[in-house]
Amino acid sequence: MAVRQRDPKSTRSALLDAAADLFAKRGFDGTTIDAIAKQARVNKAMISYHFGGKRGLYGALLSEILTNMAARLEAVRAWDAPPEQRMVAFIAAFREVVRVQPVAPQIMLREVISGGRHVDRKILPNFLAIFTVLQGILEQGTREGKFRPVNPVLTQIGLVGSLMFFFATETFRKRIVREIGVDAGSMDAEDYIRHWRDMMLGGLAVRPVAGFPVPVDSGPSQGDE
Amino acid sequence: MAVRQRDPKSTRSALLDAAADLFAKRGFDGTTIDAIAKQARVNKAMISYHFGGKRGLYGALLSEILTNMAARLEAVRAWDAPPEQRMVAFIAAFREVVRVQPVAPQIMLREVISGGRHVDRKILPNFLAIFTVLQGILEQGTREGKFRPVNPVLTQIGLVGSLMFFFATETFRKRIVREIGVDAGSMDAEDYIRHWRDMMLGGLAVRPVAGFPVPVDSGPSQGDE
DNA sequence: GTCTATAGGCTGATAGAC
DNA sequence: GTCTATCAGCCTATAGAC
Repeated sequence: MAVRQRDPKSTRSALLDAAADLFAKRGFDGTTIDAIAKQARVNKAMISYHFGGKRGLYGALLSEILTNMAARLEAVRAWDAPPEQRMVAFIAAFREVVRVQPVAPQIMLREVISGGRHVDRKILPNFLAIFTVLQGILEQGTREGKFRPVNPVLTQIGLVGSLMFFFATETFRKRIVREIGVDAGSMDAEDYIRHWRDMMLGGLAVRPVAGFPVPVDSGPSQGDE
Repeated sequence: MAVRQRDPKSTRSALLDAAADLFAKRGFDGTTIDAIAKQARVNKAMISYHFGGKRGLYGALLSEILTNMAARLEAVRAWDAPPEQRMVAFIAAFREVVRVQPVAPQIMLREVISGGRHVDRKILPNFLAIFTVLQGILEQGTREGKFRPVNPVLTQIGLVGSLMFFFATETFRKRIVREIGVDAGSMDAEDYIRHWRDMMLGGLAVRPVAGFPVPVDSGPSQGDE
């Protein structure tokens, strides 16, 4: 039993790792400091010592995730390139963040659903960066005549939403495949990224496309209620 | 003080309403039965009496939401129409559910992030219906040559994800507008629906479009890490 | 920096009167 | 069906020894 002692640095990071995993799976309120400490193989009093309590630990984790993502996206913002390529780079950057921190989408989604209750004013701009970068790319594309004129805010919300949703729901999708036994075909992350890259570029293409006359709604008859 | 008494039916529905609101905002673990009872103006012992406890109340709510959504989508599934129109109807049906139950996206998203921990086997198929209906529409479109051949599962995940995200994050988006003061332009639900209808139809249009040579990735230089 | 022991508050549930 | 009173369990946090 050689591996018994810890250096202080690893205590901090062990706690952050365990917290990331558990907060992602069960949310802030569903996670106990006991569970975190146990999973980190650390005494639970260490949470207060190093982070000032459960809330402090969560804040440190959230800040780390948002800072990391904002940094990656900043590179895309600063990149001087055609809008199509910058959009592809945006998607790739998002994917890269998830590769490094697989729990990021769950935690960010939970946070955003809760109205950003734990998001400190100081890191709110980092959160916003996720959206403004893409917005700038869309505006560039429209300005340069490469994209049809679209509402950049609505576009941005949808793309970020679909990306977050995919990565945040992996566990549930696996459960469905397991329990229902539907073969869902490929749900590989790289395929998903490529697929939505193409969908976005197609959806943003300057009209008229080969495609559709904008269809009339109506829909199936269904009694109001 | 005439309005003091209740009939039993209204106690049940008052509890369901309060539970919907609070579970949506704060999640299952973040909501106390005290808070629910107080908001419903009902004695908290009634939760055990009518629903067998907190978990039972949540289950009843979740079941109600999923049943409602599955019913609406079933009409779209059964509708015999061209795939473009059926997809538009799918989106409209989703929007209609949200109009009737604005909390549905938050609750469903939370559930799905948690891996479906509270989703009973009995209602799991209802959950799945949300995805299979769209999948059928996409397959129809590809079969009929109206859509380009796409992976229906990936397409479906992205569309449902972007819809859920939009409606589940309204509170947070409003906070950002308020605190940062960015004028986000129109974030109206009907605009969003129309926008993504067009994006989907464009993204699914049979190639080649006017548009892009599929761009090469690369992206901005950024040190690995 | 780490651990043990314990305080003190809150939570979900229910027994029993009406 | 409804309400009051109550309880046992769990949770976060920390004082104090090492």
